Amino acid sequence: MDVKTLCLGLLATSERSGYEIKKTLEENFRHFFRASYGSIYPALADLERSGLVVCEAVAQARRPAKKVYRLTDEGRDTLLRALDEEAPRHMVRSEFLVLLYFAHLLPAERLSEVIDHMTRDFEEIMRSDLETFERMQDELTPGQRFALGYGRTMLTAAIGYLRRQRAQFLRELDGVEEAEERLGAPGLAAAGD
Amino acid sequence: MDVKTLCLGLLATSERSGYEIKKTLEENFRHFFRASYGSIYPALADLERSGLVVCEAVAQARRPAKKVYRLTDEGRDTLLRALDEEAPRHMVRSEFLVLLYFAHLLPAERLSEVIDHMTRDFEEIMRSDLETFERMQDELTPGQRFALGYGRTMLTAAIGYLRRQRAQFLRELDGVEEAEERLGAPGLAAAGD
DNA sequence: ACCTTGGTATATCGGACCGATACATCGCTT
DNA sequence: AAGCGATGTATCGGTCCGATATACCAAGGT
Repeated sequence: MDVKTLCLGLLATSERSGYEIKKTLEENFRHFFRASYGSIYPALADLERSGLVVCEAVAQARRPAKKVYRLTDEGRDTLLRALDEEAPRHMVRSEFLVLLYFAHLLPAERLSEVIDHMTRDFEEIMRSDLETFERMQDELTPGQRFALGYGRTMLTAAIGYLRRQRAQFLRELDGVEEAEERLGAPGLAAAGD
Repeated sequence: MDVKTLCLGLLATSERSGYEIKKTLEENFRHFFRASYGSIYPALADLERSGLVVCEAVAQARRPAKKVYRLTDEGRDTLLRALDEEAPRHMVRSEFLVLLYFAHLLPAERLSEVIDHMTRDFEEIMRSDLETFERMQDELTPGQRFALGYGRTMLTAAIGYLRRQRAQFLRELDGVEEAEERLGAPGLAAAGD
């Protein structure tokens, strides 16, 4: 699923500008999808060129004009076909976990900082998420509730794991360090993967 | 964190070829990081060019020769600096959840198929994961246990959510459809986001 | 009066990365 | 002998990110 399909999907509900698409993404897609302006604007331009959306410039009082995009019939067909044919994938890319995987290369202080930072980030997302959810609860479709609920569940599980395992992990690290000292081991080396 | 840093990190434990790096990634980094040959081989070439790794061609009996890369002192310094300075991020990109967010555009049949497929995928990853974990348990560093444990926790939570919410979600979908029929609503339109 | 900050808005560019593809060697099965 | 699957290296087109540039306006500080 590329950014083009994503834009078509959002435009299926109501016409929007590129800026508004980004806003929706930030509010509702936070924990499962992201797209930058660097892909959204070119995507919209492409879609217009191929006739899947039409664009209208809209002047506004007290702020810059915007370009509002609307789905055409052909655009709707293309969207439905794409959503129907595609095998949707689910990917995680966590530099955080890579760093923890490489824990044997780093001082314990740095590691506990990283874990704490991650925990705080997750908690912050959780807060803003619950807020969004409560504000819009009634207008959400079942699918939107499902997707948002999935995010909340993952966030809860992640925060719980970090809280539970933090102390245990740091104790284990100490254990390894002491063992290495007793053996005169090199500190940064060793350990199979 | 780019693929170069990732390669340095893996080479810090033992020398490896590009192919072996990919193998390790597939076995141990499955649920939190991926990198393709299209980024690994150029990364290794770059690292060699800048003197962070050295390369040795190794002939093998009964299989093609490989190019084994080893970390230099400068490479190790660069790695430690990168891991120490970087603010690690955690990102999810789920076409699966986007598709469910767009559920109002799709037939219930397609949606239940997608949910089932996702559930099976997760269960399969879980299985191969537990296997890997049991096989290597003793050789794992605390950091590796932490990262792998995080993955298991997320997988468990995801599978649980999908199992619990599937039926409820499909019931809600039916409810919406019936309501729309009563109102003569257009089926594919409406619903704020 | 001036300046910074911050929200709204569009757009581009370099570079990182993916996915597909190509190619080569070997063992095993059909 | 043909084909498949594992081992192995490598490139290329295309997508996407992150940084950056530009512009308009309101609000608040100095």
